[in-house]
Amino acid sequence: MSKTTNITIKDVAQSAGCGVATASRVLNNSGPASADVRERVERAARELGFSFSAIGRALQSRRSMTVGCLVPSLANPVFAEAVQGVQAVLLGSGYQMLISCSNYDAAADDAAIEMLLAKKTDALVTTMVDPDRSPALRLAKKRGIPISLMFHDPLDGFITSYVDNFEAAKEVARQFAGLGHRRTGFLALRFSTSDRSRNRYAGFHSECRTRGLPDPVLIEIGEAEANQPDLLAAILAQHPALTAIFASNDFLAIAVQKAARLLGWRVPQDLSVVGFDGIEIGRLLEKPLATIETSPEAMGRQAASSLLTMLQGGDTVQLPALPFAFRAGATLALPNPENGDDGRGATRPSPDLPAEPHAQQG
Amino acid sequence: MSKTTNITIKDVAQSAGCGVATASRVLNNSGPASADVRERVERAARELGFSFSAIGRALQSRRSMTVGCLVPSLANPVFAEAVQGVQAVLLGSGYQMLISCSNYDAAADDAAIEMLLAKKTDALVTTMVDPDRSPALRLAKKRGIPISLMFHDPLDGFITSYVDNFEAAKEVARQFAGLGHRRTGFLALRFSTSDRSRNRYAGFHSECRTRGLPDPVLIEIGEAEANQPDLLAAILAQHPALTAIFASNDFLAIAVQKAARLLGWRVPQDLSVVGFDGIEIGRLLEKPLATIETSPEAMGRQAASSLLTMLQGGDTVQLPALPFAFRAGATLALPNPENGDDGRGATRPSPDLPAEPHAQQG
DNA sequence: TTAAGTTGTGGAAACGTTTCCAGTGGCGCT
DNA sequence: AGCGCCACTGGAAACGTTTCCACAACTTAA
Repeated sequence: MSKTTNITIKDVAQSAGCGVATASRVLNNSGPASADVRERVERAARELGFSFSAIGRALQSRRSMTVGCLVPSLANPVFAEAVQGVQAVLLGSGYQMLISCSNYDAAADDAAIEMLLAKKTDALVTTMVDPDRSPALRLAKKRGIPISLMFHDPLDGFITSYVDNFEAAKEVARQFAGLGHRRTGFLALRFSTSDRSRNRYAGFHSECRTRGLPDPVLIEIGEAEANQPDLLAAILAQHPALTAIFASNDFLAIAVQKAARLLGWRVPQDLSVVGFDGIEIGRLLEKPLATIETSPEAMGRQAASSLLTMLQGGDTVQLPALPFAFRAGATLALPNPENGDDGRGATRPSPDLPAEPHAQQG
Repeated sequence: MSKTTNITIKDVAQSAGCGVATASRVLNNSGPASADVRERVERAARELGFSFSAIGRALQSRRSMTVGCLVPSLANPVFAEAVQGVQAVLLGSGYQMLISCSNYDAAADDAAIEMLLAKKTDALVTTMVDPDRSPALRLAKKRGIPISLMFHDPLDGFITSYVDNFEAAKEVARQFAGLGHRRTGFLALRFSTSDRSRNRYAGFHSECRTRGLPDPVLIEIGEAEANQPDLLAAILAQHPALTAIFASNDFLAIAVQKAARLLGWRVPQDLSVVGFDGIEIGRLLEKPLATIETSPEAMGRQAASSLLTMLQGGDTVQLPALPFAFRAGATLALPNPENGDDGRGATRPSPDLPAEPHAQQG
């Protein structure tokens, strides 16, 4: 019967008939050792099934080899993919990932960071409701812990991996305008707790202004409306004049189509819909979804890479925004002239849309 | 300037003018202390911004307050949701979650478990390629670490949270048979590394046999085919006689429809499609997806709950399988009599399907 | 008044590592 | 032979906690 209690390097040393210092040196290849003792230590370790305690190591070296990760939710594939990207980069580096979710709650955000700090994670990669206003995150920064944000626009003093939501939203406005849409709407879930949604709305709004179009209608909905098409349909019905809706994510864009169907509106003839994120499934739909294509996984990778270089002592600079691309689909078309009172007089643009990848400005 | 180095309980004790033992007792409320010294310690801790080092604690208490979690991939929403469930349960318990992904690789699985063991996680919740054959997992079990599996059918000596894939697949076969389908196929990705897929196929196959139907055709595809509809279409074209396909997950079911469209086959008239998992989006599609509805999040919750009771010393028993339900949709219909050479002679069943929730047998 | 508690306190050990340092012995020089 | 150098070795300190134990100073009961 092997002892149930964990075997430590002391046991190995004893079994090999040497001091712990020597055993440590052998097992880490961190110093000289005679072939004889080296052999004995290695055998002892093997026979006892020894493995280092990361805790003992962390205590002594003041490095836990752990990265803390905080995202709003893993139920959102966008964040899940980003975390997957982080994980992929970290995998070979020897770092492990401690993860936490805030469920879009700022207070939980702060508490989670505090937890991660207590665990002495060597670095932090997070997406928060409001990074600017988290005492714990500020503390982390003061302590000099490498921090890499995801999904957030550049923020004073933080490194971040992001897509330029403002620019991407402008592109959507351009697409709408190019087709002659005038009455547009912006549909968002959790608008208040998501700077991403807010930036998208801002960009969309700004470009509409620039083009002399009416301000887009901001339609905020809750979880209930997002999941129950009939509720969403009721809300949609309050805006019969709209000819195009920009949904702040693809899931919402699909829900809008369902709701429109319930109202007897045809997509895209009666209502054009464009999403955001570019989830894989959108491409496989009967009516492929027009959307802004992004890569959350690449975002996670970039964030993790930055973190690693910081951990290796190199100082990282803020990288430019990750690229996005407008993906053409079957949910976007000319506005129906019979629809509403605005579309009628609109100029008809050429029907072929540019759909090439769109690189960000540096 | 506050010192950049971490402040420890020793600093607090010194600043409060007492011993570390006293400081510890005060800060943990774990022993007597005079109101005077209590006040001084608390103030010192506050002013210095002290927070406990989880590492020091873990070393001394031999409990890391950390749970290790290993899943194949977070890019798969099913696993991401399960992890979210685990996280949700753990959140209030004081335990943190160390996460790792294997990318469906058995060797990586084992290595990851080893890592988690080195980090001295207090418990493990995992979904692996082959839990039965992982030395590291065996070691973990020998050490008496609480282990809770997810998505795996009951395994000797492991507690697991799961849906009865075999039974669920039988239900799909029943639905097909009830409508008169005879030539059926089972479409799977990563068949070899997923006991879930294999069990689903087994159940599907078994029920077809029971009903005297021809054996279903097993169609295994790779990543490439799953993501490129034209490739999948080419494969599908090799099986023109099939009137119904059971896809081992919803994503695949949607891809099949896309591929069928490319071939000019109509769903469900020419080809019925049923998926598995019950992802939310399936419900919102123009043609709502018929599927087996499950709740990965509930699975994660159950697994985490079991873990917690084990950690609290209670011994947990294997719980029954989680419920699933067949969700009717628009992708399932009678076989087209003009299609193939088998459907023609099939008996016509009553067209109204039972779609009520189906509880598992204990 | 003394014995027996009770309460408050801090020193020190232990947890599992790594690393500094001092010590040993062998070797090749002069 | 004497010297320094080198390879090798192990004791001990340190990392941040908690907890055992001993002790002091009271309070209470006889």
